[in-house]
Amino acid sequence: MTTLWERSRQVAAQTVLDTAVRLFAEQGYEQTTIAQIAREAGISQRSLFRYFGTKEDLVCGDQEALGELLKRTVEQQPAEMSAWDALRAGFEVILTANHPPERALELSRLIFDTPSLRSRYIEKRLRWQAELVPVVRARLGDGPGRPAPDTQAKAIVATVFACIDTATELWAGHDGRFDLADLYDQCLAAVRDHG
Amino acid sequence: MTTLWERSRQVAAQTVLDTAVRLFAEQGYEQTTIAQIAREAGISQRSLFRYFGTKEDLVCGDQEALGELLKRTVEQQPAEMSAWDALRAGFEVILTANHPPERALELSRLIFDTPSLRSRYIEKRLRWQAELVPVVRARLGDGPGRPAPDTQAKAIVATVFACIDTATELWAGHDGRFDLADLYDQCLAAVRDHG
DNA sequence: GCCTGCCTGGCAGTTAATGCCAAGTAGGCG
DNA sequence: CGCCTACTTGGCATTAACTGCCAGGCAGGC
Repeated sequence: MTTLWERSRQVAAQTVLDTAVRLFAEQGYEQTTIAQIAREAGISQRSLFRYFGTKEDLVCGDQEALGELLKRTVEQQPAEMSAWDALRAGFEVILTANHPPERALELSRLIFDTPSLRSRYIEKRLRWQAELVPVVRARLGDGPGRPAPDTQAKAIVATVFACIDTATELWAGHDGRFDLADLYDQCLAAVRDHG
Repeated sequence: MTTLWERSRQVAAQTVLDTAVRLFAEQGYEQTTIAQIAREAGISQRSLFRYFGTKEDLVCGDQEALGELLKRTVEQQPAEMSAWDALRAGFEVILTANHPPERALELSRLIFDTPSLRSRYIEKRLRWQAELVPVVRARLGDGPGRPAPDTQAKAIVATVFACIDTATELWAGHDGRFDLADLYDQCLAAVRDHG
């Protein structure tokens, strides 16, 4: 354990993060420059870029770790559980592992209101999707398999994320007044329940 | 008709576009600079940015117009048609109105192989989605309305686009050997058919 | 044939991001 | 305790995507 180094690195990163989120909320994402964040956080621009590879990572940087967690969670659901239910379980875990709701709401609003951020966020999510496809594929009955199993798996994963996205947007739009998991269930029901 | 101006503008834009797509295909998107495109197309960098606001617009710039067409098409489907079928009809029209298949394939490959392009592309489509929500909402039976109608409409639209996206990815990945509309139907079936 | 108006190109400047190098500091070792 | 090594930091220069500004040119109306 390279204790002091790791620790001060952690502290510095958190300071930068707090500064950045505060400034973004105050003046908007585009209007806030890296130079300003670095100045107010008491760090050089160069080091800031070493902590966070890009400006966008300041907002949606911790998504990588969540992706790993999501994949593992879905994998570990009981084998008899359907792909849909396994994915839902994964989603649920992500929810609890995320930021405290207060901050999650702030970040969500920022992301949904800032095109470049939203784009980057989507990009990260696409990587999750790609990783989940084989996991979901393994869970599909090889039975009738009318659509090629890969097509099926890709479509299911894409739809689940579309519903997560829609639910999150609604949640952020209503200032977190509704339950995110409930909204997700409503979205999925709207898609899958015929009639 | 501001004939000569409009016309030469059109020609110049097309030249730039062809040059850009060729270079992107040859060396990749990230490796191609605006300076190079401008040089080879015989235009100043400054003017290139006047034609296409951003580098990404060189690839997915003509999406705006298609969005309008999509919305109008969905609106004009017979009133008794379900939201799903109306959206499918819109998708079908888009397919025929798009680039010739050869170029569409090339562009699709470029987009799906370049993360930043793909996310930007999805972001543009999100604007279509927002415009389609009220249209789809009007088509939903006000009946039981268990999920709030807006939630329902958003979820349906998001899912349809997720399936379009998945189908396009598969189509581009298989070099256009399958029919895009067929792939779309398979994706939607994978999502909506229980079993 | 001139005048007006739009368009173009060049130039400078901003911002995000990357590479390089010198300087500082933690932690191990004699 | 003092040195050495490893790692980190910060400054400098550079690139690439944009943007604003201004001068000059060319189409189209009079």
